[in-house]
Amino acid sequence: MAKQIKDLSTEEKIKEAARKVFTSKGFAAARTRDIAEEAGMNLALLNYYFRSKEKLFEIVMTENLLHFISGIQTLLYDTATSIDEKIDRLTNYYIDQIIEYPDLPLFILNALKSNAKFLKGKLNKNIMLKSHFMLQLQAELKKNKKTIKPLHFIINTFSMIIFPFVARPLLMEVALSKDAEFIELMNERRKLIPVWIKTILRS
Amino acid sequence: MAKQIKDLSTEEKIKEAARKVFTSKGFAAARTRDIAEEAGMNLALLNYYFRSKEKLFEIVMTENLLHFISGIQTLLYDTATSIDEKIDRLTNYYIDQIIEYPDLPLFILNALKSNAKFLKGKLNKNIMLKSHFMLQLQAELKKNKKTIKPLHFIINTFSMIIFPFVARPLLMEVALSKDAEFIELMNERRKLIPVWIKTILRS
DNA sequence: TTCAATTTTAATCAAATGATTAAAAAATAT
DNA sequence: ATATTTTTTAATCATTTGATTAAAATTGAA
Repeated sequence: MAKQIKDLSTEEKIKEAARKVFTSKGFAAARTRDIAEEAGMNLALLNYYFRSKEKLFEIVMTENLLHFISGIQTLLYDTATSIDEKIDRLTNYYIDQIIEYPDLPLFILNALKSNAKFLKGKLNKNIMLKSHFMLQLQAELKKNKKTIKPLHFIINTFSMIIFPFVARPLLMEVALSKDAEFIELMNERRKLIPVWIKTILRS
Repeated sequence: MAKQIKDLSTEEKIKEAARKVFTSKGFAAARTRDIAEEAGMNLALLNYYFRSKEKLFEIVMTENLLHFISGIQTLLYDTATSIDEKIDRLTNYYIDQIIEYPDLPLFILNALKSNAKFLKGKLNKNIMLKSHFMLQLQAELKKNKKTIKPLHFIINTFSMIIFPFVARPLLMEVALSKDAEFIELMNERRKLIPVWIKTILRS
């Protein structure tokens, strides 16, 4: 049926436009008219397909978050890769992802801060704690006679990967002058972060 | 003159209310009525003392940012402290600061992302690069025959300190269950982060 | 084709919101 | 004390913005 195809297409156009506008401006600053214009659609269609700005946001937000999380899941639950390989892959995968979707990290952090309600149950509390990576971390720490909680190293990895991107405007203001410098720095970190993480894990 | 005293007091009340509301909700979601109510003042006073919501935001934002930066400046430019001592102090100072003003980091990151215009000239490009800490870092790296840019280690330090706080809602969702656990984790990091930084600097 | 259902549009609504105004109140100076 | 200036208030404005509606256009079925 052409109907279904068109449905999906129109809905999807609005959703994509919403994703773009919400992600770059945040919920409050995004106007439904911005989204309609971005999608090249009549404003009323937004309320026809999605009930309200809130509903649309929840859908986009949930999809963004699940996309972000599923990347982690795939990498951290792979029983075929070593701990070192996981660290390498995680670093490169997330640097790639953030370069492709630079507004996503700050958007997710903001949305989670102000909108934790509708996400209840969407995220699995054990996604980190029950992962294969966590088991490998625990084994590694035990081998090195360290009593530090493995979660710290997961936090460190994500911190070193993500933070420089969300702090990019500050970095540009206080330490860098050209965009190319920033990108160069982040590409250096692809190799450096894994080395650092492995070092603090074992030294 | 009583006039000056009262001026400052009223202005300051509005500014404090604005700081609170802007910092917790962000610029777009903050309504001038929220700020007036928070300050216990008539809405019109906001436009009487400050010309507009934007102007008020710029003032609050600038003050927040300078407060944040001046903390760094004091610590990083102290020629009397060793590099290790600087790392210790920086870590503890910023963990203290963020526990006291938990909304500030995300607020600053957001504001810098969307509003870089009015800040031009307010931040010194060389605040990081010309600091005593940077000299000490360079010396330390040279001593250890490392060719990594010292800026990486500054980024790592701030990443490991600040990121877990801005990612707190995500952490609570995927790995922790009680606020106390989070605080415990962050307090463990007071000692851990300096050890990690010193390790990757020298190993 | 013809009819019914679905989708799209233009116009409009109602509430929210930043801002202004004119008058009242308070403070200060003479 | 009186007059002048400054500060505060209540009421109101104008615009923005999320949402609705009724009609038009399009699509699919009979």
